Amino acid sequence: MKHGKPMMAPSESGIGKRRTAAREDSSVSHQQRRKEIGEAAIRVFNRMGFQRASMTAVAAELNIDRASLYYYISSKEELFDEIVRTVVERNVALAQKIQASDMRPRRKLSDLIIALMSSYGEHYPLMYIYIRENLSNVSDKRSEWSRYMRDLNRQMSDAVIAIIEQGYADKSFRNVGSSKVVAYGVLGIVGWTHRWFRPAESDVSAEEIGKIYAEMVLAGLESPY
Amino acid sequence: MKHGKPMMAPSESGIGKRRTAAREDSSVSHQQRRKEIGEAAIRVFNRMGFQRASMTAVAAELNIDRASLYYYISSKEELFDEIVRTVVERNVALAQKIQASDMRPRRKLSDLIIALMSSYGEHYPLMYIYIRENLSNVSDKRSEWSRYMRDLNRQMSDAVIAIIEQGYADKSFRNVGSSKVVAYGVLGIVGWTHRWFRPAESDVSAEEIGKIYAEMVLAGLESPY
DNA sequence: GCCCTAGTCAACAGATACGTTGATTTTATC
DNA sequence: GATAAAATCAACGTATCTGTTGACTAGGGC
Repeated sequence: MKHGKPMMAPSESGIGKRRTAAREDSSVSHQQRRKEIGEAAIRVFNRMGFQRASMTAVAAELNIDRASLYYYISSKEELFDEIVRTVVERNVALAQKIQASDMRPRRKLSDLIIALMSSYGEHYPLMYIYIRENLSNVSDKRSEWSRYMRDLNRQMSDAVIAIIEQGYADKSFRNVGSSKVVAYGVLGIVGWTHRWFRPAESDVSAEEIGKIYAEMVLAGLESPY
Repeated sequence: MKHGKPMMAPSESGIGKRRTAAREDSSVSHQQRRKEIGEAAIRVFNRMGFQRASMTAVAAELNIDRASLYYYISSKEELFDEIVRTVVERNVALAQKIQASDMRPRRKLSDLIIALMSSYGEHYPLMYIYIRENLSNVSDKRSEWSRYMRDLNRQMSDAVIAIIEQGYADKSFRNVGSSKVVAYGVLGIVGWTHRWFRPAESDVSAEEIGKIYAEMVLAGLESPY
C-alpha cells in the first residue's frame, strides 16, 4: 500500500503544496465547500451504501471532477466518519443525561425513545447510513474509528439497560425478561426505522413515531378490557 | 462485461466442457460438495459481509483453491441467493398461515414473533446475513433477486399489518398508532436481534427471546399496579 | 497586464476482485 | 494397473476502485 498522504512530500511541485494546503485550509469558503461535499457524499452513501459508493459517484453528484474532490478532502473515510461521530456522540450524551436524571423510569424510557427518533429525523439520512454500516465488516484503515463507534454503541445500550433495571428495581416495570434483551428490543424498534422511514414521503413525523413506540413499549398493545 | 458463462462455449477444450458439466451435475456427491461450499460461504459472509467477502476468502475457508470453487459453482451470487430465498419464503409462508388462521390477534402476534425468532436461531447465521444485506444497494446482476426478495419482505409486513388491524378492529388491541408503524416496530424488535444475538454464546435461546418480546409487545413494560 | 486560486483534465500506479483457462497432479474406481 | 473424475496450479483478461500527479484553464482582484 502506497496510498495516503506522503510523509515527507518528496516530489511535491508547486501545485502539490497548494493541494495539501487547500485540504488544511480552514477559511470560511473552504469549510463551506467541504460541507457541501460532505452533504453530497451523504446523499450518495444513502443511495448506494458506504462501500459501494465510489468517489466517482460523489464527484458526479456535485457535477465536478474527482480530482476536485481530492482538492478539498483526503479520503473517503474522512468524508464520512467525522460527521457521523459527532452526531452519535451527541445522542449517547443525551441518553446518558436522561438515564442519570431524577425522572422516573417510565418517563426516562419514553423521553429517550422520542428523543432518538427525533434525532434520526433531524439528521436524516445520516444516522440511518450509520446504522446500516456494519462496524464489524469495516476496512482495516477504519478499525480505530469502528472500535470507537462500537464503544459509543455500548454506552447507548448501557444507558437503556440501566433504565430498564431501575424500572425493575422500583417495580414500576414488570420483569418480562433480561434487561439486556429488553433494552435491545427497545433500541431495535427505534433503529429499525432505518428500513422504512423516509421523512420526505412520510405522513407521520419522526417525533410521532417516537410517541407511538414509547406508548407501545410501555403500555403494550393488548387491550386491558 | 465479458464475464459469465459463454453462450456458445466457443473455445471450450475437453476440460472446459467437463467443468460446465460438473456445475450442472446433480449427483449426490456433487450436491453434497455444493452444500459444503454453501455453508462455508455463509460462514465467511457472516464474518465479512456479502460485499466484502471475496471468493478467495471462501476458498480459504475450505482450504481449497479458488478454481476448485468454480468447479462447482458459477458465481458468488448463486452461492448465496438461492439458499436465502428458500428460507425467507418459508418464513413468509408461515407468517401468512398464522395471519389467515382463526386464532385471536393476540395469539397470532405472539406465535409469529416466537416463530420468527426460532427460525432465526435455527438457520443462524443465514437469516441475519440476509437482514444485513441491503436490498437497495445491490449490484445490477442481482436486481431481479433483490426485487423478488423485497416483495417477500412486503408480504411479511403485510401479514403483520393485517394482524394488527384485526386486533384494532375487534378491540383486542389498543390503537396506539398506525398499523404500519406498529407492525414495523414489531418486526424491528425481532430483526434487530441480528445485531447482538449469537446463539453459541448466548445463555438465552432464540425461542426464549421470542417469548420475552411477545410479552413485551402485547402487555407492555409498565406495571399495572 | 499580472498573479493567485479554484477547478479541470488526462493519465498513472497500486490494489483487489471476478471468473476463465489449459496443463498438471492427485485420488478413487473398475 | 489403467481410466476417469476431482482438485490444483499458475496465469490471464477485464473491470473497478482509490488516491496522486503535473500541466492546464478560467476568473477575479490588484
